[in-house]
Amino acid sequence: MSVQERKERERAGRERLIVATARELAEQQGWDAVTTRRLAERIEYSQPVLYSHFRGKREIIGAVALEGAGEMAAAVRAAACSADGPRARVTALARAYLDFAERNPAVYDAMFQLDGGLAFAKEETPEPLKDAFAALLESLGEVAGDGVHPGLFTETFWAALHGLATLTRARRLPPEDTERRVELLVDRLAMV
Amino acid sequence: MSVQERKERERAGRERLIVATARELAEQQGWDAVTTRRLAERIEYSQPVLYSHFRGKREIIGAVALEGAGEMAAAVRAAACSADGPRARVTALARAYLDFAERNPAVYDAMFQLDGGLAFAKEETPEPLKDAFAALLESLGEVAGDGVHPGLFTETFWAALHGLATLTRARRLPPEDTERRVELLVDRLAMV
DNA sequence: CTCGAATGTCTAGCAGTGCTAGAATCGAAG
DNA sequence: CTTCGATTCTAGCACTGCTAGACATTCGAG
Repeated sequence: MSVQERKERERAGRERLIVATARELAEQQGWDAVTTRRLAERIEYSQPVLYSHFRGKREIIGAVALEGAGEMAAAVRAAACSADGPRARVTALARAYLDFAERNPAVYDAMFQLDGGLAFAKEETPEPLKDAFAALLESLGEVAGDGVHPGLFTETFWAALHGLATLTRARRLPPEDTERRVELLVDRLAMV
Repeated sequence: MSVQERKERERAGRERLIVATARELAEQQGWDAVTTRRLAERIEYSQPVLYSHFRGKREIIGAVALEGAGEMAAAVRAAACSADGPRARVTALARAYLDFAERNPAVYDAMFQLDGGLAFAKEETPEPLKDAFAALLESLGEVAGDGVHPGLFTETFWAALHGLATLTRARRLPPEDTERRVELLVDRLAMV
């Protein structure tokens, strides 16, 4: 059955190629530029091939989102790990989060802005998404303060970061003072 | 020159009709359903008429955003006005903001999520947008705390609210605990 | 080695999008 | 009543996501 295995591998490889190409194209020219035709052309197949891997464009966005969630979790954990003490950890986490959003705007959009057909905050939520939230919880839970549920605190802190990330990138907030806003957020929200 | 004046009036009326219809359609079925054809059909004109009023769909979104900004400013001021003391004012403001976002999702999107071709946080920013921020600043500035710039504090608080609003509506956050998240935010961020 | 079947891929097309050139129509002034 | 300019519409472009059905390629049985 080695033949089937080979085909299986090739198929999986092509699927990765689709996701990687979609992500690349989205980062280069925005998600609007990721059309099925352009994507098909870049992977050097015809459009219908995309639909033999994914139900549609939405699912491709979802796949990029999952990939991004894994990376974000890793980035957040790395930042938290490299800092000493709860306070420094939270600051590092916040910076890492915003940095990720700024460096991977298309991936960030796929995760939190666009509809990738994924379930959030539920049981059927895909593992990478749960894990990304868990990565935040690990560092933020310990500074929630007395009588405040760690999960609730994490959600709130996350929402604040998300607001900063999106409003800044949408040019609703001037980018210069980002660092000061982060400091304010950490100062006030985290119970050192 | 009464003829020209009448035409002028009719034109202005039709423009308001376009904006109102676009808003209505967006609230009913989402912005994706607001196509130039559907919009034209609803106002009982052909599509090119839209382009004699607006450069394109983007500008229509922008017009809805401006309309919404005025209403949001009013809602925020009304809430702040009906509360006694800085602390209660901030809580009322936060609730009013999230309430506006929840009740007018399409308008909220037009303001902060979509591209309406408007400038933000600049000199050429349209008056209604400046005023909406000013409405926030009026109540939030007084609880910024010592040594914290009121504008910066307002931006940060606003970003947190925006994060809650968008993540909740995009089903990234479970809607049940919104009230508790708001309390946490006000408790920690506002220097009573 | 040949040949039917199954798998995989592509061509061509649908109904929809935002937007616009040029034809048709309307209304006001002479 | 006619003329002419402003207004509105018809028809069309190039694009979108998506899919049916034709085509090619590869596989396994004889």
